[in-house]
Amino acid sequence: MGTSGRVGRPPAGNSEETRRLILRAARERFARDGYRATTNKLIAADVGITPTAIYHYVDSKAALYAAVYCDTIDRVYTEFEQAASAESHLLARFSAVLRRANELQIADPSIAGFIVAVAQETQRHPDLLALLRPQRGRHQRFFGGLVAEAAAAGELQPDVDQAGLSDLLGAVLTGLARMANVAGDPSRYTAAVDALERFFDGTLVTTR
Amino acid sequence: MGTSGRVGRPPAGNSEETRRLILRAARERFARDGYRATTNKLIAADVGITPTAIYHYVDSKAALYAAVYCDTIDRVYTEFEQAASAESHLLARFSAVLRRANELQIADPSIAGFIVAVAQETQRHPDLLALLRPQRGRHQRFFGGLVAEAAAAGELQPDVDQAGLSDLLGAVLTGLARMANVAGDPSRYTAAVDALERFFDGTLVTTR
Amino acid sequence: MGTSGRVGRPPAGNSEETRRLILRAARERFARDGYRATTNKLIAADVGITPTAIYHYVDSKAALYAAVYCDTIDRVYTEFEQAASAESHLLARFSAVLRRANELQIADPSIAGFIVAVAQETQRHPDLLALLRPQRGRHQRFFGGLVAEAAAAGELQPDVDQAGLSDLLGAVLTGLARMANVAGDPSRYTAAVDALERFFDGTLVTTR
Amino acid sequence: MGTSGRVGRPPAGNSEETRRLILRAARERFARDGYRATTNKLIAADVGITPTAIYHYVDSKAALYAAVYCDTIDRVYTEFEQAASAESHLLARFSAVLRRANELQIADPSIAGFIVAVAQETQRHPDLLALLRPQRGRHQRFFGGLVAEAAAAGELQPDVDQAGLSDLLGAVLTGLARMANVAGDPSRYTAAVDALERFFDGTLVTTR
DNA sequence: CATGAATGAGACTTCATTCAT
DNA sequence: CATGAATGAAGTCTCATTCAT
Repeated sequence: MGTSGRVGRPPAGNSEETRRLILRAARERFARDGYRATTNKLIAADVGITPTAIYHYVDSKAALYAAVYCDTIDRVYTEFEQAASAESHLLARFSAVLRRANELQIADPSIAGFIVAVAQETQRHPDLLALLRPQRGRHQRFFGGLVAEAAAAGELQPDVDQAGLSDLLGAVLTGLARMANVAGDPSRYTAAVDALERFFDGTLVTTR
Repeated sequence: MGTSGRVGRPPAGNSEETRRLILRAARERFARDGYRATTNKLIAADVGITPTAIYHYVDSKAALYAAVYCDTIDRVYTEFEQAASAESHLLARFSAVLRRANELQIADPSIAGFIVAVAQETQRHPDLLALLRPQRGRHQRFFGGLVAEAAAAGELQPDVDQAGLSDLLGAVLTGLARMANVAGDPSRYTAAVDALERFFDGTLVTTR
Repeated sequence: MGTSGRVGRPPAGNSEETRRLILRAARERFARDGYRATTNKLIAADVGITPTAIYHYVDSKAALYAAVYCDTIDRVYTEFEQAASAESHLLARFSAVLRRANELQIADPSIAGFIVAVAQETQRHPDLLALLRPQRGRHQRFFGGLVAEAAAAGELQPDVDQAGLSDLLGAVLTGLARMANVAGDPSRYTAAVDALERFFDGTLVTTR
Repeated sequence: MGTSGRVGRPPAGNSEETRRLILRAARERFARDGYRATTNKLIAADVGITPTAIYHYVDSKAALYAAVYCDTIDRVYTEFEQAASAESHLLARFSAVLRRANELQIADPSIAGFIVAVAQETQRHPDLLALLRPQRGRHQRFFGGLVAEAAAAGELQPDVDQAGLSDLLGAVLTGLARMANVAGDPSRYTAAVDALERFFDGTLVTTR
């Protein structure tokens, strides 16, 4: 396929960009179709190259997944950390993270779609796990840190199970991201976050 | 009748039970490995039959998925409706549903795993959608109903976006189920739900 | 590609024969073209089936090679042992083995071609080694036994290096088989064996 | 001149040496792994260049094989002729050739490995044949010559089949070389040749 | 002289599915 | 009701080779 129909090196030295294009296309496919259903052929078609060309940039499909993973996870949690650091209380921080997640999702829906799926994919294809080590655990580290800081600051009742709370926050974020992703409509995410914040404010339910 | 009753000739073969075994094995595989990675061969091996034998019970792999879907979704939302009907306020009902979901998950983890994945699978394999019609939308109907009833009962501030709230509740449930499923440890689900209820109670955070 | 152009089970239950046909075709290809250059497609074409059908009989190409190996090696050395047992002195036994090898080669040239190549193939594709264990070492055992018996019978000078002699006999057989195989003309094998026997007789060279 | 002499500008690049390195690496790979399994990438890695660079020295993989062939065959048979010319009787000449072959094998095992495999490789990849013409037949010419000279000198009984004897000598040499190559242990070659010479001497077997 | 990007052909293998038994 | 033989489509990956730089 290619662009000119002939073999050989293409006129322009677009190597670095091709790599970026491959990673992007791969993330979109992995997010939408899952690891298994994503084929090299589809990714290559998205980029406008031959399936074999992918092997100049990564060693295997699994390595491609890993490359996308490292790229993405780093970017997302860096953004989350930034968003959280702008606030000082747990709920406000969590709200800020939810909003930042929404912005990311609007900017590139495949980011959330990819991350939400990572846990399942690694469960289904354990051979991926080995390649993901570097960034593994960052999710838990982030929410665990958020809760631990709140506890240290005396924001939480002393008998609160911090692990449970950390899991809860993570689950709410993931659940919302998943919902928006499946719905394909970011405005539903926004509306759900609004409802959540009204709950935080106490302006959601009339009686308790 | 025929299975529990005593009148008449009992079925020669174990046809009906084989069907149940196939559906169960399929749900477990679909939940754990996903639609694509689940093969007829694996399901058949779990049941102790040949892959071809599956075609006596369903027309295709997609139809098998649909059969599992209808079975499962009906069971789950029937349970949810039952759990909700035992309470009278929104948050209490939601709590009851969360707890019932946990019981289901403990009883058979593949139920939650399967349901959590449905939305993604249908996105990834649109040909499944047609077969899922009958029960489609039951999720939204359930949570929409919950919120609508609360609104009708005056439990909610009048300007609350009901759709957003409904999405939020669904997302929290799904996020928690997903987390527990991935973790493979139901106790983390329980702990997270505990944290959520303390939040409802107002005994989670010290300041608001 | 099949015989009728349609999928499904063929009319006749020729399973066992198909298996034999596959093994035979595989041996011929492995002997003529080598392990690497032999493709499932070629073997299947020889048999008149689809490449995929091969996987009903063996698990992989390597397993197919192993199956051919066990089949063939057993047959050959059984014949050799039989031929040797009909004589009582080392050189006569060796001659008998050479003649029997020639008969085998005429009956089915792929037998010799395959065996001659085994050592190189296993060197080149070490993953084959594991599958070949059962019959491995039969070559050395056979020639070692021949020499040991001659020594025990006092046929050899006491200071003869038995291992060296055993290697020599094996090498001569293999060298001859290889030559005939490459030449594709069994009569050259016969002529060379004739020369060798004249040498044994002392009627080859005039002076020594 | 240019490489050993001191006059004139030394070649800027190391072109000629790179060529030699490529041929050497190729011979080793061809000998060990066979034509098919030897890849340009492996050869290039051995030399420390890129696969593409090989195409500056040869036109194709097949041409590379041919180049190695001509190089090697010429060297070997030149040595053999030299060794043979130092003796005057057939068996002594053959012994000398066997010993010289052993020396070559010790000096560079890939030489024997390559040559032993040539016949099979050309059978398997007939497209190589065309490229090998120049030196083709040198093997037969050499052993044919050896036998013809012995016959002319009256060393052989007049009714001996010269072609058969020539094939026999070639087969013994090849069989031994192959054995040593597969065993990876030149001492076994030596021991086998010792046994052969004791046979020539009449000091191997006690009775005939 | 050498590299890096890219290609097309083809290899092995898996899978859902079908048909005769 | 169930099996076993077989198929065609498709997927991942390797390789020799080419062209522009």
